[in-house]
Amino acid sequence: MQQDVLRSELRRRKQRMTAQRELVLKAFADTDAEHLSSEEVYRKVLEKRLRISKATVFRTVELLAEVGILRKIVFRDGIVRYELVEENENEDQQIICNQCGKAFDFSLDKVDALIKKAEKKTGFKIDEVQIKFYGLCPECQERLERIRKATNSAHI
Amino acid sequence: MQQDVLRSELRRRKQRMTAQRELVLKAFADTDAEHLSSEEVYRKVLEKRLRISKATVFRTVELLAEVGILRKIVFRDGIVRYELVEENENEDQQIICNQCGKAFDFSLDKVDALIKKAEKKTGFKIDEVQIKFYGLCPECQERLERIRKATNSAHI
DNA sequence: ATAACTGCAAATCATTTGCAGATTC
DNA sequence: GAATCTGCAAATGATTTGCAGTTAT
Repeated sequence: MQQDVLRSELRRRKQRMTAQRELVLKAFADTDAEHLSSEEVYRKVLEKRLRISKATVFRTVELLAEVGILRKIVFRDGIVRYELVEENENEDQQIICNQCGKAFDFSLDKVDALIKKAEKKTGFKIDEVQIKFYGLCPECQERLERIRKATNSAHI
Repeated sequence: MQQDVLRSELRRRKQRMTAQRELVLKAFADTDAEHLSSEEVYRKVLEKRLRISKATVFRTVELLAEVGILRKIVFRDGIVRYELVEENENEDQQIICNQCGKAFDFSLDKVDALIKKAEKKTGFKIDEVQIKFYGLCPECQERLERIRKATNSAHI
């Protein structure tokens, strides 16, 4: 699958397929985590008792992003992670809880309509949209409400 | 305006109003740039021949974000910038050219509808949305098209 | 064979921290 | 006057780079 895409892209660029590049790609294919930082990729490879250097991970992950196999995502706190680019592109949006920090993906139609509108309005040719919703997840809403009540009865 | 908000927030927190905190706030009030990094704030203050240290800028900008006067934005390339929080919140979206890197703001209605839908779908209480469109601006579309034509006639 | 790749260690860059002296309330 | 700030310089942490040796084509 992605292996082959990588191989042919590398050929086009006169670059080489190496064990390390396979390892990094495999780390993404094997994990069930949504995103991986370079550090996490590095550890995942080491766990399998296979050798790689951090510098190579950084270089490889960047290469895979250039080629379009990975997408680079800079999180709100500045941490850089990568994820496999999938088919269902514009349908996965992120929603992040400001309280507990948990992030969830969910899909939302309507995004295509939004893109069309933005293209018409600006003349851009849009090929990617990132939507991030920030707010309170249901659990934190509840928890905060509980705390609020307890505090009120204690202090008033 | 923001000065007063800051003053009273500081009082609540038993913190102090200082010359440096005013300077940083003023940097945001005075600039016409959309966002400023800490580095940029630092330089803006120095330009006015006023003294401040980088460490203080980092600390102050973080404080202003906590207080809600600034919003921290981590850009796609990992650069951290801040902007004044304004009223017209959810209406300014960003559109960024992948080619020349220019970024524009523009407003788009429909966003409220999108928020409602997302809230219903996830149970979150959403208080902020960031939408970033990535694509090609009109100029780059033209330029690339011109280049493509020139290259084709040369090589075929 | 040779151009591309890797690992290592040193370099860089943004941000953070510890602390002594300055400042605000 | 005491707690809070600031500036400085050193520390940190993530990423990048230079280079000599290794590997894929």
